[in-house]
Amino acid sequence: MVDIYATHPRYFNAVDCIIFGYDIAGKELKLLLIKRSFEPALGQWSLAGGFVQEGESLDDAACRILCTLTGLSDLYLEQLYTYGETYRDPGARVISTAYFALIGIHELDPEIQKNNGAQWRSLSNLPDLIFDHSTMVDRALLDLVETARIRPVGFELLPEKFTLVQLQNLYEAIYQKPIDKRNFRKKILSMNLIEKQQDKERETSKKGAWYYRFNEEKYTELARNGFFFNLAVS
Amino acid sequence: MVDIYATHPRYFNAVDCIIFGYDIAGKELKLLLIKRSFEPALGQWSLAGGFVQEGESLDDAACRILCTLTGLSDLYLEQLYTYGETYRDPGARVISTAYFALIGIHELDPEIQKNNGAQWRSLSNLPDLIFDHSTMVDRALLDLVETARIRPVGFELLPEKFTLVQLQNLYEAIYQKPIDKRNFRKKILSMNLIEKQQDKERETSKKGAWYYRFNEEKYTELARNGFFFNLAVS
DNA sequence: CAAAAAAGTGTACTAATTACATTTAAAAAA
DNA sequence: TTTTTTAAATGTAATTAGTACACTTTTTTG
Repeated sequence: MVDIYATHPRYFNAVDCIIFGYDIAGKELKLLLIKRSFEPALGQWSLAGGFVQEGESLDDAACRILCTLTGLSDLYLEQLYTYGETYRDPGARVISTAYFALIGIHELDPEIQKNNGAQWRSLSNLPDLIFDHSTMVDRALLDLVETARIRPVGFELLPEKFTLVQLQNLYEAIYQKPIDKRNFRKKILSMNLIEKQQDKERETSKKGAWYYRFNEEKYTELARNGFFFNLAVS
Repeated sequence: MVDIYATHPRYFNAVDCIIFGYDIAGKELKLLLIKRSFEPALGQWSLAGGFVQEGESLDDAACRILCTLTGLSDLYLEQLYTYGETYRDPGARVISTAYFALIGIHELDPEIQKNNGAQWRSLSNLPDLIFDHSTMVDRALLDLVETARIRPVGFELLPEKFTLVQLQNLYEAIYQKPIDKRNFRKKILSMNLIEKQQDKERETSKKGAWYYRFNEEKYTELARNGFFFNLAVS
């Protein structure tokens, strides 16, 4: 019997993470980028990435890279797309699978960031990235807009307790357009997915704004019964 | 300088195609499957797949496999997901990228099918598939439902000229639920994407049904101006 | 010429979306 | 203590989109 495998070439496989965060004060989306400390492309900016190791699945690799960089686990992480152009990495043929992560900036230890050469960069002012990483970011952005509309992933970018104003600002940052305040509130509240807390956020306003909390169990329950999250707004 | 690549393992990379077709007469979706003529899993059913060759991108590989099998080019083909579990293929570590293809069954030469051990199989009655291919099919099906709703890909599964009844049957097959005839027609016609032809289809009815044709240029034009295809129906 | 079979058609009702301006609460300043 | 300032909170009317629903037309066949 012939070994059908042996006759075929093998390639390096990598994983790259597009890590989104949201700056509540600045009301803008951010990307966690790495200043490379190794060749090729030393000193240039790139996504957080790495090679898939022996005995490690693609998902495992993405998790490992994300955890190593952030020190966090249980983050929102989802496979996005696999980039397999032959010369996308000039150093060797590397097939890279991009993953899409959402994390709350506030959760991230600034120490760990520094140690890894990681930095939050505004989406509106990104540096050039190595290889095809800018393409990856473009695709991730399109995906973020779509996903945020049809699934309640926005909450991954906010602290557990957030105000309606903060939530609206986040969606305005994602959609890149203003949203009518009353319509937004009417819609999100009518879904019964977020619950008003007893306390208020008092940093940004004298009056203070009520905190809300996303009830994930409720969402799971509703989704099981045919509910579709949809936050398409004017 | 150290070669950072050399220290990492390499893997086989493959491509698998989930090829959907639509049987107009039987009003059901079909999958093009292969009866394997080689080890491992000789004699079992699988998706059309193959290894990514030297100097060939992932997209190229998917195209090649699809073209070889069908003798057709310019088909609807889109990357779906990459499967990277360590032991998904018992013979070796193979990372496989699944692609999603739509073709009109009528376009396919039955000769070529036979030569490749390919067969159209009803979605409602699929055989067991090797490895994780059933998982791939499940994901592709979910994707098909979603994509068909928000993009005009249904037409890829029909001949150039089709009747409104055929189009509705197709959507009923995709959504797996009945659609109101008048509402469906009102909606699809109001988009101004399909154009009534001068002739009728006369096989299935005494009265005959008007042929329509999808105008792709018109869709591109409208989409550029902010139009969103959406065929969500009761 | 009557029956059968499938294609084609319109309207009234309900739900969802949109546009839009004032009041409330609390702190800070006068 | 009163006034000013700042941001949060709130409701309604008009429009648009979605849904439910049944009969007529055309043509072939018996």
